[in-house]
Amino acid sequence: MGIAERKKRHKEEVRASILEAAWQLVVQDGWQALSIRKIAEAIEYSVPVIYDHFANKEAILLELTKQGFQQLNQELIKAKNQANTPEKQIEAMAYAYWKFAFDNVAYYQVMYGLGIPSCETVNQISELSTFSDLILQPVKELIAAGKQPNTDPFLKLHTFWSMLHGLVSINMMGSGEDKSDLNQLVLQDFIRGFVTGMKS
Amino acid sequence: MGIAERKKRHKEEVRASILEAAWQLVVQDGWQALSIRKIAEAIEYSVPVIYDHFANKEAILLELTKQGFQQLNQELIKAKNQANTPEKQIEAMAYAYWKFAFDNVAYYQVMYGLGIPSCETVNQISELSTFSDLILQPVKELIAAGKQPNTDPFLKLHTFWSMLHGLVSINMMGSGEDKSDLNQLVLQDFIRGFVTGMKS
DNA sequence: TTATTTTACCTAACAGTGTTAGCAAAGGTA
DNA sequence: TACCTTTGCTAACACTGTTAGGTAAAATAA
Repeated sequence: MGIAERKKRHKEEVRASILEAAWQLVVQDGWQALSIRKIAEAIEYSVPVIYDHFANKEAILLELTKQGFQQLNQELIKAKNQANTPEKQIEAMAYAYWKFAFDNVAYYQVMYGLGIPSCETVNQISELSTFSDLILQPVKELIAAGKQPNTDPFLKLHTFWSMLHGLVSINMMGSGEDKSDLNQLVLQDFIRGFVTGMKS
Repeated sequence: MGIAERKKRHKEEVRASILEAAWQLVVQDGWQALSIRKIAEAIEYSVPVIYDHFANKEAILLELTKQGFQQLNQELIKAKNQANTPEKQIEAMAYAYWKFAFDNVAYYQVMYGLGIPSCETVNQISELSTFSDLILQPVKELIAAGKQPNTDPFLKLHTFWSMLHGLVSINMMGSGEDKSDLNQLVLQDFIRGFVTGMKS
């Protein structure tokens, strides 16, 4: 029964093409300009076909969010593997996070901003646990080697992520002037403070 | 010619009622549910009247953003006045910022999130300079009294604001479970690190 | 091969959105 | 009273997300 498989394959192709078209539209004109009809036109199908693959528009954006976290995770893993001490790993990952955000502004805005990842949906992103684990590991090592081994690693993970996201999102919106020099300094400042805060 | 003044006064009343209705709708149903027609219905005027007072919907949200920053600034001033050392001022302002964000989630989301304050619009918010000055002053004092008096206060302001916003926005979206205990700790952790990072 | 059922897909519509053109009536001026 | 300006309305345009209902093609069964 190769027919059923062929159909399944075709269905997945259409699904993938929806996501690809959606992503292209987001990159070109921003996520605000994304519409079901534009996607339909791009994939050369009628509008209701899209609803055979996704419950609604939000589900498409949620999928893009997942893809974004997958790619971010890959970048973080790459950065982590290029360093050998936990503090250098954390530093490299912070830079990688920053670089990902500004290399993929559209992704980053879909992943956070825009109010779409509401309270319920954000917990559906399983990629978040991978993301957490990636940072948690060197944090734990650093705590264990430091002078306060009872520090809660989750607290530090939370701090790390929050501050990094704050850094990125503040600088992403205020980019009227180019203060990338200042931003680099802020990032350095943060990393130094974060790492030394766990050692001493 | 009291007639012209009466008209002007009336026009301002209508303008204010638009903002009030818009704000009420945002609080009730979230900013995504805000629509020009709903505002028109609430103020008991027809739709085009709104466009006599605001160029477009974005202008209304921008005005709400300004209001939000005004209110935030007030809270920060209040908190600052209740402390007498620069480090206690910074601490109090951080808590006030946090409290404002979660007491006025709708405001905070309009002010940041949602992609509407885009690169161009955010620079139009004059209230941001007041906000900056409020934090800049104790930061400068702290730097002057510390061991590294050459530290750039703008860098520290940037760090302060970024991290605080990151803390808030991460915790605002992930509020599936109630981890307010953890959040309080993260906030404390951040403030301690920030202040001691400037003294030593 | 023919009849039947399933699936794939489309057209058209509903209810809503931001925005604006054009008109009627009321208010103020001469 | 006649004129003009302002004020506010109705109605429309061009979109949006979403779905009901129908048609033709494809797969299955007789």
